[in-house]
Amino acid sequence: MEKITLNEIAKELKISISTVSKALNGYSDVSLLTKEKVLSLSKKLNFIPNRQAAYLRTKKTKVIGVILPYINNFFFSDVIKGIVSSADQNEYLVINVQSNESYENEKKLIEKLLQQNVDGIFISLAKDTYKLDHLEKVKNSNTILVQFDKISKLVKSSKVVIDDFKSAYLATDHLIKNGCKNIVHLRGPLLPQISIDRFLGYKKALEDNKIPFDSEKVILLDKMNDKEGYRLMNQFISKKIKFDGIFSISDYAAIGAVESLKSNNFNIPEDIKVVGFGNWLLTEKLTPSLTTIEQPGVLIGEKCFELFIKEMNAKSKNIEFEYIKEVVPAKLIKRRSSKKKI
Amino acid sequence: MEKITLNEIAKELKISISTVSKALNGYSDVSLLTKEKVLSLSKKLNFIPNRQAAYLRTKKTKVIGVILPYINNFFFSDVIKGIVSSADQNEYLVINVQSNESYENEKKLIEKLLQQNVDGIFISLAKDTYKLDHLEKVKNSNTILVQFDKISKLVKSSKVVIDDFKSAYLATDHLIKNGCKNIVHLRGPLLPQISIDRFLGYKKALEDNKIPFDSEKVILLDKMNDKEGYRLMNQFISKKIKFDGIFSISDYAAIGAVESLKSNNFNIPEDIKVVGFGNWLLTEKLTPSLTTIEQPGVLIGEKCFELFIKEMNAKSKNIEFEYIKEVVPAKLIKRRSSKKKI
DNA sequence: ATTTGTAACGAAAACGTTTTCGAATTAGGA
DNA sequence: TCCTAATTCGAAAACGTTTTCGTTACAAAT
Repeated sequence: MEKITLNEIAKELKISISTVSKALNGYSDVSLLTKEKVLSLSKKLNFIPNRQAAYLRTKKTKVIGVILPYINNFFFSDVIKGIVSSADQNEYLVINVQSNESYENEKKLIEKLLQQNVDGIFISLAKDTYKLDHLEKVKNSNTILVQFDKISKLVKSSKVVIDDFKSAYLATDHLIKNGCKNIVHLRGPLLPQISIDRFLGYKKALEDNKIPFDSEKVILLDKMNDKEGYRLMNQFISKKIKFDGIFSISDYAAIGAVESLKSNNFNIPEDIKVVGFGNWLLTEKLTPSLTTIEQPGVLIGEKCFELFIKEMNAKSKNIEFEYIKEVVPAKLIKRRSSKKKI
Repeated sequence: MEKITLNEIAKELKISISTVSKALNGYSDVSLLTKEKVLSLSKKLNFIPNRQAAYLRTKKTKVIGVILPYINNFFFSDVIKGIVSSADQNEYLVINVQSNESYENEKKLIEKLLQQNVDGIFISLAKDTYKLDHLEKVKNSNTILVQFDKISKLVKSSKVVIDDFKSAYLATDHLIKNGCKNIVHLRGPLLPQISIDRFLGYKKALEDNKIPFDSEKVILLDKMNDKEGYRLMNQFISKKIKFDGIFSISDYAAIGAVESLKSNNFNIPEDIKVVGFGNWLLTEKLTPSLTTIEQPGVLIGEKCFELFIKEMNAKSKNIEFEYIKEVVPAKLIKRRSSKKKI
């Protein structure tokens, strides 16, 4: 059961390896006759070209690597789908790895991906990533870097994000327009630009509507899940601070907050209106259905690949490439959890 | 910005490439002194070993490929997480691809993965896969094959599944014990063993409880989503057939069915009790919370990798390997949607 | 003094491609 | 018939490793 190589085909047809290779790769300096012979024999022998060997000459693996905090998160798995679909159409394969929100892991994984000579690395940074030497290493190794979602402004590369500031603004403004005057913000970790921008959007909406900002109404989430939302909301309620709306940086945390509200006998949306972030699957099936911000993961993944291919083409043609920052539009999904009284 | 290779290190230290390679790979026939020199210099020069070149000699890529119908499905993204986590711990990387439930895609993707010389391929078959030549090809190419979830009995390989028959039996029996006498079954496509087994489990539970089987109460789903569940349930209700319970092969379809029931003024669980399958995220947050069968995706992924590594070790030691079929235990998650009257 | 053993290293082949460049053959044109 | 041009092919180098096997040098043992 030995593997078939160009050599076997060449021997059988009594021609050279070079000619076989050319025939298979559509070179013009091989006659139609021999081309057909090669093609039919390689099919018959079930020849499988060896990508690693090809790499050694071409320096292209046709593989990209994707690093994200959690691989089975609703949003990220959508992003992966987008990347994998686009990659597939362009004859690329993709290696997925997860950082578990750790800078150290990120560093190790980048090392591994570089050893694999991937043609590009797509990354959404871990929440605690503060050093960026590992990203510089990617660029130094001449590998194309694309940042998405949790990006760093300090590293030059193509980027794909949603308009976090505007999204948060829309969400908060929507709550105000629907009658809220005291809006709690469940915010994300301090480092990521993403949670900063959302916080600033929230703040600006308050300001534009002449509602005073109150730092006591900003709750810092470390983990973005239901338990954390539930716990911190319970804690907040016990402080007896008056409030009538919640804008959460995450759907999952919002759901936890809603559970807390319910168990404290608040009615939603009558007493408290809630807006989440992400438009996760089944949030529209909840009672009440959850108003939220759409985060189009699949689209984001596709855009990442698009920018990668653009840079790749520029690189192969040796022309200058201007980094692109793609901002996908923010969209508010209005549902029952924030409905105005009628 | 040339890439550092063994050659550069060797030249700088005035030793041979062989010695450098040995030093980096922990061979014993290199003195402690030179080993240290090599290690420190390779760190200083930021040497990145080239996996493709290494492959050419070792015939190991330390990469595995995973093929599944949809990459962003809740269950599958959990499986991926399990695989990627285990792989990471064992210094492997994983390439994820999706078949979109198509045999033709599966075939193409296997081809691509074989070209990449992955050390193993894990697959959950597409619902319309009827030919199995592509799986045989994997085995012929001496690549380790692991099947999970939607497997084929006809292809010999290690396998990881949950006990579908028992799960369905448990679900159906639970409905009966809670008072249901006329149970509708939303079943999956005809081909996959998985939907056959669940159907048989349903049937057996009826039989053991002396409830006559009625083929009119079996509804065939083509797509397993809410819209399909909603549509087919509406259709069924219009037939005016008496029923008091539903066992769905999928949570998502069950949710659609529940919506249909609600809009037809049925109360759940009072009039109709419902059990889903999968324990998807947020199914416990629905109203009513959904009784379902746990499908431990992460665990399944981990088991897949475990079996792969076992076979890999056996192979490298040239010892016979007995294929293993791992059946992870079925578990019923009781929630409100199937609650007995009290 | 001779043999034996051991530690440390290097030469070189091999893995399977791609691609350049020159050679050979053929056809065409004068 | 001869020259030129086009067509088709092959030799060979190169990519960056791993690993076998041989060589050298020196210590230890007899």
